[in-house]
Formats: sequence, C-alpha cells, structure tokens
Amino acid sequence: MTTGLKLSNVHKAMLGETILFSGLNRDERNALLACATIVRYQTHDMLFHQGERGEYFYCVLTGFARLYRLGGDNQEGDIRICEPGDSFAECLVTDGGDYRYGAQAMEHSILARFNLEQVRALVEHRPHIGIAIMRSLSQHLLSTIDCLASDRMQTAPQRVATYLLTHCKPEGLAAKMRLPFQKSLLARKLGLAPEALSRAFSSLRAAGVTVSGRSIEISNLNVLKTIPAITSRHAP
Amino acid sequence: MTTGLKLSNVHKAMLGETILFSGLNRDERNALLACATIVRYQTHDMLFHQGERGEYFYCVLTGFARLYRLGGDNQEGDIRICEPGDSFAECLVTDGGDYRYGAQAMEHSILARFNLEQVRALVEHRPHIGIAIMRSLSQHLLSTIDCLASDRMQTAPQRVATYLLTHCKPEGLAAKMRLPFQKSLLARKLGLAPEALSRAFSSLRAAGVTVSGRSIEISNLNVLKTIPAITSRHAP
DNA sequence: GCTCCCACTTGATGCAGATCAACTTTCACC
DNA sequence: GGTGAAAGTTGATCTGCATCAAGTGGGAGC
Repeated sequence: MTTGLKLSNVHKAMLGETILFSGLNRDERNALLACATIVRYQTHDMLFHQGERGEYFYCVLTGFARLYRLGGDNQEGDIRICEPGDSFAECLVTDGGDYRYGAQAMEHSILARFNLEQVRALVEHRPHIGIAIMRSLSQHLLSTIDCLASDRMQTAPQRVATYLLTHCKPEGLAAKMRLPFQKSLLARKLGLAPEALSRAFSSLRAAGVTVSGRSIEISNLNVLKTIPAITSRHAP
Repeated sequence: MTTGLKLSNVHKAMLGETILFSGLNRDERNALLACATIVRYQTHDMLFHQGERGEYFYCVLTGFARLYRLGGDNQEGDIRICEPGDSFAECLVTDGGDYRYGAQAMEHSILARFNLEQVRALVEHRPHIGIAIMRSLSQHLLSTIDCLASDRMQTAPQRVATYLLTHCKPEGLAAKMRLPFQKSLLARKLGLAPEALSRAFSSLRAAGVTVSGRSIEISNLNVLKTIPAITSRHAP
C-alpha cells in the first residue's frame, strides 16, 4: 500500500463524477476534497479489517474493492463489490465506531480516503455535504435491499440474467458486454460459488448467451428477460 | 386506515425515543414533528405499494410493518420487519422517486407519517436533522448487511440461535423471552418458510431451547452460542 | 513457441431448505 | 365451553446449490 498522497487534478475530476459529490457547489466540493488523500493497493491487500476502529471512509477511483463479513468457521460472506465511483464505510460518519466488515483490494486499485472526523465536523454546518452523504447511503441501502431480495427470490441463472440485462450495451434486440472483472468476483457478488456461476452461464446458452472469457454476447434480449419466468416454475 | 390525525403528546414522547430523533434539540424536534401526522392501520392493510410515487416516510409507534419486494411469478420476498421505533422509506428524502418496496401492517398498527417534501426542505438548512436521518439510514444499511451476511453464511438453526441470543433477557446462564409477533412473521424476517422455522426450533431443543407458543426458555446461553459451530461443519 | 500456473469448467455427490400434504394446536368468537 | 378458522407442526419428496475432485483452457513469462 502507498499511503497518504495528495490528490491530483485528475483524481479530483474523477471524484467530481461520483454520487458522493453530486449536488455540491464549488466550495462544498473543495471542503470535502480537503478531507481526502489518495491511497494505492495491490491485489489482495486489505484496506481494513472487520472490527478495527473506523478512521476513514473510502471512494474507489480505479480497481475494485470487496467488502465481506467474517462468519464462524473462518468463512467469509461477500457483502458488496465496489467499482470505480463507489464509496463505502460512510455509515461511520455519524457515530464512528468499528468497521463492520473487511475491505480488500481485488486488483491494483487507487482510492480516495476521507478522514471520518474531519467529515463529521464538516457536516455539522454544511447541510449539503450531509445531504450528499445521505444520498450515497440511500443508494447503498437500496442496492443492498436489491441484493437481499434477489438472494431470497431468484435462482442462479435468474441472477445472472438480471446482471447481464442491467450491464450490457444493447444493439437492437441483441447485446454485447465485457465483464469488468474475473468471473470468480462476479460469483461472489451474486452470492454463488464459482462452479454455480459457471453452470448458470451454461444453462443460459439455451437462451442465446455466448460466453468467451470475459466477452459475452446476447442474441435476443427479450428471451433473456423471460429467464426468470422459465426457470422459476415447473411446467404443469 | 385512519388518516392524517394530529400528534398527541404521547405520540411525541414515543417519537422522542427513536433513533430518528436522537441528537436533536428542542427546536429541531419540533420542526421535524411538524412534518408528521398519525395514521392507523388494520392487520394486512397496505401502507403503500412497490412502484407508487413516494410521498411519505414512516416511523412505527405500535404494531409491526412488513417491507417486501415483488418478484416474478407473484412471489414476495421480505426485506425487513419494522417494530416500534423503526422508521422506513427515509431513503426517499434526498431524491424522491417511487417506493422500492411494499409496506404492509401486520397487526393493528399506529405510525407517524412524515411528508418527504417538507422534511427535504427542512434538511436544507438544518444540518442536525440531516445527521439524524443519516444515522437512521446508516443503521438500516448495517442491519440489512447483517441480514444479507447471515442469509449467505448461516443455516436456519444458526439464524434462530442468533435471533434468540440477541433478543432474550438473560438470567444468569439461562434466559427467557417472549416473541413479539407470530412465528410466521419471524420466519419471514429470517428468510425462511414457516416449516423451516418450526424445524429449526425442534433442532434447538437439543441445545436446551424450550418453545411453548410465543414463550421461549433457554437453559444455557453458552450452549446456544456454540450452535453456529456445531451445525456448520460436518464432523470428520 | 513452449510451459506453467491459475482461472474456469464439468462431473459426482450430499445437504439444506422449499414445497406439498396431512394432522394438531391455538385462539377468537359466539 | 364449544366451534371454526388460522397458526403451527410433522412427514415425505424434490430442487438448487455447495462441495469435492478431476479435468481443460488461456494468458504471462521465458
């Protein structure tokens, strides 16, 4: 890990595009930027461990961070995969406390790191910065709810179909995409074992999904949209 | 449903105890209270449907509200069971939009209903009210993460054991408790079919858990704490 | 171009929990 | 206190996914 570098203009520009900075004017942006430094991590580096005292929250600039919970028996349960633009651990801004999950870089990654105490002080008299953090929290809450609901209602092929439909670039009825990361990471994101993801892709071949490495082609989006219906119920 | 009543002093006192109102001074409390009215619902009444335009967020005073997602095939997936003191749908304060889940009263229930637009206006120049909402959102995010992690890592008996350990009143090594609602609602909360909850309770009998209606007795808390280890791994 | 390693795939097996069905208990209401 | 409907339990079966165990393939490095 490389620690505590100053933000370049490129970094500031990247942060300006994130949800966290949306709706802030120039002054407010600068005030929030003043709480941040840049940190770099290698693949598999830990950003922080579950249970450690929370000192910073983070925003991914490049690479990926994996958030996960520890269970009994040394097992790990993935909570969320953070991509460029995503922030995490802002939930500690209000009350501080310990990190409630671990965070690990899954590629060579660059992140902005915000000092919780400084941001907390800022929010005291800058309502718009508070609103920006609320917006970010709201979105994380809704996406975690999405995740929980799909875990409870959808099968593996359904979850994969949903992921493809929400991430592909349509070209008429067909579509293409390239996975932004390894399949094993996608499996974690979807709450599946890597083998289950692989089998889900095979079963989607019948629905016109062709997978080659990270490249995926979909021959008919409408067919893919029916996957939930097909797989979810036994024909009479 | 009974709609739009003014808040009594009792209601105001109850709201004062909630996380949403924590950390607010007298002025701020009154400002927030001014956005609220009281509504009453009968068992199974819908507070709002998924996809409807969001107009209010809610705080439970008495009774229970069930939040759930609709899936394909008319299935419903439960997101959260809200008890007295819990608030929900505050995630719409920042940006508005539609309700992302349905909410249903599971008993005769009384709730405070806050006008989103009024609260949004309030937050613009009252940082502490924004912070209070952030605190509430942070807590919901963390508890949804708990839920997701336990869905992904724990078996049914483990989840039930965890629920008991976090909700019982210890008396030395033993403990007692009374379920605040029907077992079918607890099953929903834990993401289980009612039959699975029933079987989980039977399997916990061996760990000294006695269930009679809504009354539960635990003979030895330490034994219950080991359930995760026992059930999670096959002995060699 | 060859090789090694790691990601991925495929097959076989086992288990947790959903589902369906029947029965029992509980509770509300007359 | 009796009656009916809802809630909960128990048993049998089935399905989806995890797990374990071999393979296969592809990309980085020499």
